[in-house]
Amino acid sequence: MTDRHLAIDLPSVDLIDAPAAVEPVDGESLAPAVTRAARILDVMAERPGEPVGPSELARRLGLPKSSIANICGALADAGLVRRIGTGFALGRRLAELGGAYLSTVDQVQEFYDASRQLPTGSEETVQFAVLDGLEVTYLARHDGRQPVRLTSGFGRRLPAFSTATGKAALASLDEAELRRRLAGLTTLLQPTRHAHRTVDELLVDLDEIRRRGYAIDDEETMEGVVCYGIMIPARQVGEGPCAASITLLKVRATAERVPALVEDLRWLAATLSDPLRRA
Amino acid sequence: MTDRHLAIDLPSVDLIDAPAAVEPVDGESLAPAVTRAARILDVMAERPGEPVGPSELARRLGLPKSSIANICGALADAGLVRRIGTGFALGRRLAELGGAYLSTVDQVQEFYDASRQLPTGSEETVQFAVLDGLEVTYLARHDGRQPVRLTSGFGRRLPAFSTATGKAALASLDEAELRRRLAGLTTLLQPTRHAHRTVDELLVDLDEIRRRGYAIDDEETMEGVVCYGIMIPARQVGEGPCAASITLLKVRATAERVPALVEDLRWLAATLSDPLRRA
DNA sequence: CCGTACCGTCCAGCATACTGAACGACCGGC
DNA sequence: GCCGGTCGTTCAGTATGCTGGACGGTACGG
Repeated sequence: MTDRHLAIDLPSVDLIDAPAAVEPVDGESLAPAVTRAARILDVMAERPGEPVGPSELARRLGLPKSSIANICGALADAGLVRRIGTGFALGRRLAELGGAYLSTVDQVQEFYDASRQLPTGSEETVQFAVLDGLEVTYLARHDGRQPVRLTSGFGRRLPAFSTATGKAALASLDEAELRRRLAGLTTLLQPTRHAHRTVDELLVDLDEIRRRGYAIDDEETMEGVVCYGIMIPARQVGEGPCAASITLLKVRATAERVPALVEDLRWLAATLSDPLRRA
Repeated sequence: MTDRHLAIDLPSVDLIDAPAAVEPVDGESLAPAVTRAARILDVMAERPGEPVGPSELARRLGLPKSSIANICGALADAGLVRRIGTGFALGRRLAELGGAYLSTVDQVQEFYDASRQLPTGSEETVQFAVLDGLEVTYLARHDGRQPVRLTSGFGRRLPAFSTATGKAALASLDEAELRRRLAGLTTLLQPTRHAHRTVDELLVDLDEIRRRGYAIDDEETMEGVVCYGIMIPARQVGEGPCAASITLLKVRATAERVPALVEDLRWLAATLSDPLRRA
């Protein structure tokens, strides 16, 4: 099975050119233990599975070792974290809570339905994501029948400016909002050599996307993989714009196939936008 | 689309006959704020989407209102919770963390591969779950092509003694462990009238399962829906036994189809047990 | 229109949870 | 086999975060 499937492992975090500061000190006024717990989970999420001990956590977070140990103990009791030997890693309860959250996003449920019935029946991998700042979070994925599979399902964060979903969502922002999010940013970290390197390049691309109606990620996230994305207005209250995308190997993305892919995307966008559609 | 799909909404939590005590007081010695935060998340997970305010949380948890407000503020800053008006609900970061956790469970990744290639190509809905105490948590699901869809994906918890996955996993426990988990339990809450009502009934069923090699949930979880489950030994260190199941409408589960379903299950179990198989 | 009841937020005093250093165990290396 | 380094755990003192009451706003019902 696995030999028939090419597993594509997307590059990991830290793709955004962090503006220097390594987070010196900030909002630790209210319930600091909770804020610290969240930061502990963040560290564990960087390399899930790898257990981390109190000492390493204390070093990376700049916090007292015993405080970390206390918090980890509480997290373990709650199931949010599990003990591996003497260290800690993300726990199963997070999957339960994450699933509970996803069940509240109507568009995710509808996406699963819709992605199995694309009008052209193209059966490529299709994903659903939401924009958050300058990153996109993937909330759902439907694997096609192609012997190519993206590793890891939902929950992954990728930079918005190098993904089809991210660019499609960014292009839907108004000028002021876009400028606000890009403030202080000049150069962009490049996941691959095809990705935009400057904000100006990105802005030109966003203009094209607005004209064209959909976004293209031409090996910007990963060599050999292309992605077509379209914006989907968020229906949930506080959420940013969403997007759907179709992912396929570049060798399969011939010019004659693009119209069908775009048709699928347009249909997905229309379907997931319809406020009358309720599960 | 939705009209072509029958959405099955499984019954919700609280199916286990709680042994009286509503959790009077317990481990709140280490980092109480973290423990409280976890309990807040638990409350929100009961009815995801429905925002809850500090007052209601304080009432249900028996904690001071202002403490709750502080913790919720910290949770919101971390993205684990999102503000809806003046209340709070589960936040997107939980989906990211949950996805990170799931990516650490090798068997989940392999399940997604394997479930698309069942030997008989039966294309029914198949799920993967792990036993935890007397409940099972569903970690992955592959929807078949049938116009029947279970609502909500992974992360759902259901009682072990009324589900095919749960019973298959329970049957793999040794006598002592089983007795320990069932200690103090006599009657079982029945999700449907077909479910076992007493521990003795359950034990008889578990014996049959051990002889037969797979478990049957004959409308015990939901009227009109049957489920076949098989145990899969956990490969991860601290985890309990796992199980896979095939779900289908009772009207489709004719006697002549059962052998094929069982063959699929056996193949799944063999595939996901093989320690050589690595993503 | 007004009263009431409830909610979410704010603030100061006190109890409590956090800190930091010391302990014992473990591992790896000169 | 000895020793330096690192780890996770423990414990008492103190600074810190939690508590409960009061405040202003809102929605509902009279």
